[in-house]
Amino acid sequence: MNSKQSLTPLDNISLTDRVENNLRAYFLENAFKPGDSLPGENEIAEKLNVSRNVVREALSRLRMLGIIESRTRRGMIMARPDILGGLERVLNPFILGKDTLKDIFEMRLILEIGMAEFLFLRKTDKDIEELEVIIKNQSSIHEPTIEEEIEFHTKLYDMTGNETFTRFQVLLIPLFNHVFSLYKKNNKVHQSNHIYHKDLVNILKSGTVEDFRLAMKKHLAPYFKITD
Amino acid sequence: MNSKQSLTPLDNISLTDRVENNLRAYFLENAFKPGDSLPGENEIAEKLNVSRNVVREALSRLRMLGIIESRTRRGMIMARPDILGGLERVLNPFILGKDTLKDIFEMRLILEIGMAEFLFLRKTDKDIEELEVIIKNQSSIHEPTIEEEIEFHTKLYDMTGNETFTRFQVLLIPLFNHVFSLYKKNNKVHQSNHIYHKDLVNILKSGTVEDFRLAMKKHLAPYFKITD
DNA sequence: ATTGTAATTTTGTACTACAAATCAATATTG
DNA sequence: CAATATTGATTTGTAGTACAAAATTACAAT
Repeated sequence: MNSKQSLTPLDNISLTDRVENNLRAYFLENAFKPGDSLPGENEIAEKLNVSRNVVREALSRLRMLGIIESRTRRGMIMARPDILGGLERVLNPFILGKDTLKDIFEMRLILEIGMAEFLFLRKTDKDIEELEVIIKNQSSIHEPTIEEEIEFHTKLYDMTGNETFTRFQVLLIPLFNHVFSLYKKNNKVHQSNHIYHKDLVNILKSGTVEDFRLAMKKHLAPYFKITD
Repeated sequence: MNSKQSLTPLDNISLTDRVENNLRAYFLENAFKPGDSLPGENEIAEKLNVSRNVVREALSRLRMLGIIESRTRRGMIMARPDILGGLERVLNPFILGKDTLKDIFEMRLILEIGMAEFLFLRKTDKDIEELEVIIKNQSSIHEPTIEEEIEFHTKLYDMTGNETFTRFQVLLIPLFNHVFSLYKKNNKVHQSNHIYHKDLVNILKSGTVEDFRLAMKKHLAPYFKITD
């Protein structure tokens, strides 16, 4: 037997925590769908034998996540949550761990490589034209600014037609840049034989999915280099 | 001018919402880090000129996300949130929209293709051995069960050494299976020229990143077919 | 110097009260 | 009769009080 195990901190779980878990399980088990009406605060408090206060603190959490909505006198109804709402609220680089930030940094690279499939599946001539407008507006003299990088890459995500995917990436951008700027402070970023945005567009026009992934990998080489 | 715009619902934003936003902005602006101690509930209520009740409902949300922790008499301190905690709580297939579920389904495919880079970068002989044990335990007679699929693919995610990435995928699995099982009800899933887990392992042993991505794409072909 | 004890502070929970919103039912008016 | 106005009741949102539990601090005792 492991004596360290037996000294694990006792779960200091509050009534509010338990009510929250209880309610989420209740919603799932009963297969409640958006629009379904829910019992009132008083009824819940009575049924669970806790104060209305505790119930409201739990409901407040679910309201924040968009799982429920409530209006005066109308009672509460199930709602359709934004799947990324909870994520958005914790994206504060000062409180996330270094490991998590590194993980997020890598995830963005994985997404950029993996998206090629859907990019080629769904790209349209109009998309290509828009990409060309974007790179035309970006001076070829200097390195693209962060804003120009974001504009180009976000357009690529857009082209996959996957809104959640696009929004996910947009949320990760600030953390990604945070990690990269920390790195740049201490390291010289060197890129030879670089692939530029215009090269990526050319491959989108006349290359293959595999060509694109290889090119994207080269384009992202400075970032991949960090992950060692 | 667009008259529909002017009929947008008035923001029915509660005091609790405003206090929550206020606090998160406060934390970010002051670059609070995990462990930093925070003002007490009474002080916040007084400063913001709202009842302690409202403050507690807002704090309850932040506690759920793991942004803060509080213990009796000890006051509140900043904490290190689980970046996926908020996501986890809304992963209820009954309340997420069809579009979102489809997006999630596609995102998993993107991750599987995109992960190859880090898989090859970090795989070890021990990992390969473990993969071979997994496929050896899986009968080659029948199609892999969902559990067997999960076991194999989760091991692949593990091998990238990216814990957030692995956890993210584990969270998506139930939704992914939900979407796929809905599809299977109405459609015959046919797979010829299929790539099996053992083929993927062989490529991991002696192939290239590009070989692996192409193989994985074939392995996932039945799923890609859905996304049309 | 360590242990025990009491005072105090802060969060957790409960309860009451009331304003605002709105639903339901009834009354009023054209 | 139909449409509108009024009234009453109900439910959420906010405020405030009260007290238990926990833990910090200070002090007392051995």
